[in-house]
Amino acid sequence: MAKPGPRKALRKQSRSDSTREQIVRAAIETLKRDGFAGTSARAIAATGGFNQALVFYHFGTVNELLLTALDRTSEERMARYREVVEGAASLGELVDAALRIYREDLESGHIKVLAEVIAGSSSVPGLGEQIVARMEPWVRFTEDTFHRVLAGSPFEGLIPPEQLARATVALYLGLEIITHLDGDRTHATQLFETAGRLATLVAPIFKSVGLQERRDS
Amino acid sequence: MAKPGPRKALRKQSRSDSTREQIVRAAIETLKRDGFAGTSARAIAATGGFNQALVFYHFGTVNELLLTALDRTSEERMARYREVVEGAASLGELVDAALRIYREDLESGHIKVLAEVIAGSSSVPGLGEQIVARMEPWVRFTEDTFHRVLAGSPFEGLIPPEQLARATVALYLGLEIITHLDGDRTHATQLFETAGRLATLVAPIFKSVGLQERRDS
DNA sequence: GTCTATACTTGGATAGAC
DNA sequence: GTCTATCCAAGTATAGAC
Repeated sequence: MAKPGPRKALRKQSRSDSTREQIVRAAIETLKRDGFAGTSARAIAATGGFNQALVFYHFGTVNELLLTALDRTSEERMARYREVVEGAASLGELVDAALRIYREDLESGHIKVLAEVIAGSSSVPGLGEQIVARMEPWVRFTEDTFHRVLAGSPFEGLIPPEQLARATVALYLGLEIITHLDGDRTHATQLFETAGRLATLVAPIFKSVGLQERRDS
Repeated sequence: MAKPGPRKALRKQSRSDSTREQIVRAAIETLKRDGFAGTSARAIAATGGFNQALVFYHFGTVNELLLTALDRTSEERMARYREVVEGAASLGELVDAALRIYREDLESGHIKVLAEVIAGSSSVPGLGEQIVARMEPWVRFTEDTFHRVLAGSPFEGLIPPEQLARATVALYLGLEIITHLDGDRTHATQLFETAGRLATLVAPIFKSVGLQERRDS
């Protein structure tokens, strides 16, 4: 059962040019370009310009590598979400922030990576659960944001923030997947615009969102 | 370029036990059970108990068969959507109908088929567009429904039904995909329950939905 | 840690007998 | 229209030299 390769805990360097790093980056790039089905050990190696056998030496299996790749982009995007959303002071700005994130996610290819891993999840037992686990921080983050927005409004206590958050994440995922399917982002963009208009209309019902910045971790 | 196999237009029978039919059903079953990656011509043939070469004789390529399979389930589900939604007379009943459809879609495996084909779409050029095209009828159907619901309410002219419909379809797709990922439908079910409660609250703003049954096709 | 070479497996697709 | 047999390409994974 025990896989070969270096243990994560024992690694000395986490320099960005370590071989592991190169492999993870090549995996992400290949996922974006060729999709889950096209992301074989050989293809990843070709992308990164290293030997195919290294994938197995460092990660044991291709799937393990792909999960690591998903971790990587998820972390990076989460940091960005916090940054953008915490800068939003009003409901309208929040919708603007969401649009900005939507576009960035699309362009950075992050959602493509997510979608591809979701795509492949049915052929790999246990992968589905791990993907959901990685989406959970987004749910909690969105929930916190809605909690702030709803506080003091007539809707407080009427709409559970967690459910609103889960719906938002699902809507977001669905939108990105559909956009990514036909490559046409006009529908989604129009949606955000309408949401923006509605937000300014209902804004008086809500207090200003403010940036409740976290001072600690 | 010209593929072998019988031309669709020339087929005499569309009996449910024709070979084509058997193959399509076996493809759907295999997609549900093994996912896109596991749905090879050999696997489909094993599921249906026929010869692998028949897939290529009748459909030319595996992808062509999968598209046909998607067509099949899409048509079947669309018929069911009409049936259930047209029986809903109030906003609350509409939400109930949506919950019922959600559960049926999940259990029938239809969304699994859709999700799997979406999953594989990045490895097959042009597949994405064809999937989107097959979702378009759902958008129009949802749009019609919202049109009826919004008519006469204060929101008419404020919320474009088409955008609401696209958002709904995206939300629905996202919900099914996430549910399907972790196999836990409690979150989604709770969401529908909350939506139901909110619907009864806001119902007075809307007129009764009624069944505006179509008498023609 | 990295490379070459290779064993093994699965899958798409076709030829040709029936 | 269906079957057997087969070719060929691509992928995972490992052994072993360096």
